[in-house]
Amino acid sequence: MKQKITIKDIAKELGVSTSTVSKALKDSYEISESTKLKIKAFADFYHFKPNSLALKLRSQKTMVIGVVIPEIVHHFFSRVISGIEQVANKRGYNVMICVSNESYDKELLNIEMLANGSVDGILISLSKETQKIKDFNHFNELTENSIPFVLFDRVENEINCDKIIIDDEGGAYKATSYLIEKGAKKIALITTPDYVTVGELRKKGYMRALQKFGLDYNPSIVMAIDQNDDDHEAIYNQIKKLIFVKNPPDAIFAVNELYAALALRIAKERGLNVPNDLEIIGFTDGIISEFSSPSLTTVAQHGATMGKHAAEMLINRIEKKISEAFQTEIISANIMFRESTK
Amino acid sequence: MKQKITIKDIAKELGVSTSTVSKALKDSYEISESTKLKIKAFADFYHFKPNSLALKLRSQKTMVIGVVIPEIVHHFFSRVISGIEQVANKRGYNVMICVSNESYDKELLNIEMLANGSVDGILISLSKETQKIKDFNHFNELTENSIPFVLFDRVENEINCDKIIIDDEGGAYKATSYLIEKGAKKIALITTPDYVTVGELRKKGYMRALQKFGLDYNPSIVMAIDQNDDDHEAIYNQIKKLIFVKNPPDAIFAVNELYAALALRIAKERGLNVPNDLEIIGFTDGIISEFSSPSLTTVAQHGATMGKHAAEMLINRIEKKISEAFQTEIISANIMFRESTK
DNA sequence: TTTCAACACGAAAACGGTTTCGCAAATGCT
DNA sequence: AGCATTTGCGAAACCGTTTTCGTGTTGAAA
Repeated sequence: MKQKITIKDIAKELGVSTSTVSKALKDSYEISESTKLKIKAFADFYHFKPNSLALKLRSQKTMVIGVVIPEIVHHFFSRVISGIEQVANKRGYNVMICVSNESYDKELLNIEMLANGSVDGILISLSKETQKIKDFNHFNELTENSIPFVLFDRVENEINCDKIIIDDEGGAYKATSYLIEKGAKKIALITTPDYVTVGELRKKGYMRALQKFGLDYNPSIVMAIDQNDDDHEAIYNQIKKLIFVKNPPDAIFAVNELYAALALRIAKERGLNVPNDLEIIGFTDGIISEFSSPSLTTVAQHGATMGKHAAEMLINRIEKKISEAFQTEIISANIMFRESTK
Repeated sequence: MKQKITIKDIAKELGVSTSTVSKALKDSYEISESTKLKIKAFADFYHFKPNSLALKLRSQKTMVIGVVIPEIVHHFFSRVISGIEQVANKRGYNVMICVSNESYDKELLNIEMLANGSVDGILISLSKETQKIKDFNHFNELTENSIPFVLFDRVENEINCDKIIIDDEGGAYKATSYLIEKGAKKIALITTPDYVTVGELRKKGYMRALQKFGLDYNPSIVMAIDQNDDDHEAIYNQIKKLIFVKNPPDAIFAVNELYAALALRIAKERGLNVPNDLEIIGFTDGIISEFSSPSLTTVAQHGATMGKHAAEMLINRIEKKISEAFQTEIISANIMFRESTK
């Protein structure tokens, strides 16, 4: 139960001043070899490690970056975190994770907490509620306090900062076009409410593809799911309404893999053969898509890549390696072909 | 680009001392109402927030708990983190995540980093490599510096600290017994190498069940997978050797859901009907088990619960709410029945 | 013998707060 | 009026470190 040893203890014990100790440990030219040796030996013996809080206070740098995400038990977000963690570590930073649980209040609290000198910069993906009520004042506060932050995946144009997203619109366009080219005539869309930006963008891509190929947009086969992502039962019941009808669609594009997987289950229950009677493409290339049966064709969302780039952008800002205007980086989305499409 | 306002700025501006400001903001009885009002108004106006580093340095408390986990893109561990985050938040703590990537060196680095006054306590799940080489000196260091820590899930008896695990042995026993009771005669085990404690314990449970029901332990249908968890291909090829044989087993108990899901896929490829020709039970009740087809019966690992309890234990230690001897808490494991068993 | 640079180190300020203690002025009490 | 007690505030120490700016000693050059 030894108490942690400080520089003062060493100074007192060795009859020198704290400044001498500090300098000796940093191999300063000001200190004689003999004194250095003595001090270093003593410090080593007692496993001296400078108190990191003191260092941070002094240097005004925490070497920590904060991350605010809507959920953590989520394959995509955990991949993003993994990417963030990798580059943060490489560049000497640690990562502090906060979860908003899709709640505006929690997001606000987290950001205020992190902004109070706990971190050097923040990475944020907006909560659904924030996107719904469109209140972004907490970000102004960050800007005023000149705390660098970058938004990823769920971003918002109104907020003036660095952003990184994947090509949601383009990915959806590619997926829908592919379905059309393979002969689908009645392509359903399972999406989120429009206030979720990524949902809206993917819907746009879907619509653009329809238009390009001269198909009509049919609202009756477009379903916006407003349930919480972990209430599988409720989502299941919603989607059922789309598939358990007289003339079900012959293809489905779903804006995430959960919706796609549930649609797949329901299709099988309805006796439809996937992909022959019904093709399905999801979004977010995760573990569900890989292990469902048939496995799901998806638009890959490259979570780790996004996390890495976001962290790079943020750290570059923090270290002033970039001082130009804010950038928005778009990661292109490609299709992972599996068994749920022909 | 306003600079953050400090207590000194307020003091100077209002012609009082910093101590007066500090006390006024804390509603101290020492300060007159009028002065308090004036100071608070000023502070509010400039959005004064005390610098958290200064507070931490003074109080010698960071209100942060560190978490060292082997992987983050992992359903079980992300659930654990989620549980940790919930109770940490409730009790006013923040969470700092470090990933060891199953590497001893990285684990060591992370722990040393966290031990340097960055956090008030640490939650750890051992990396595979650490369990393999059995070097636990970094934990002695924590003890010497009296930094509270608790081990969860992947623990080690040699390390003297609080621990929390699920009933791996019991869960495996229940699962295996269930398979036997339903008539299985040739139950294969897909497990990890023995140095992974949870694998070893689950194997013990499996063996105890065999013994109880008078079945022989048959090493030829026990497979220890030594591949990295994200090399699905390699694991797939391993497991294939177990199933693509003349007389395949009639049941499989797998120590995690990845092995179970891959076994399921291979069984279907081999033309076996699950559960009629082959029953499968996995471990770790995750998203793969839920969405595979047929869905997988598993032993539920209750990640969130484990995270919550671990955080409670740690914070109680930190706040000295418990001062007794170290405890090991065991969370009981129950079976989630789904379609891969009869 | 004086002068000056180099050497080796210490004092003190700084980071941004909290907290103990002391002290003057105002008030209460007799 | 004289004494004790509040009241209201400031000085200073403190948390643990870094860093600037002296300063005393030594040795060598003039």
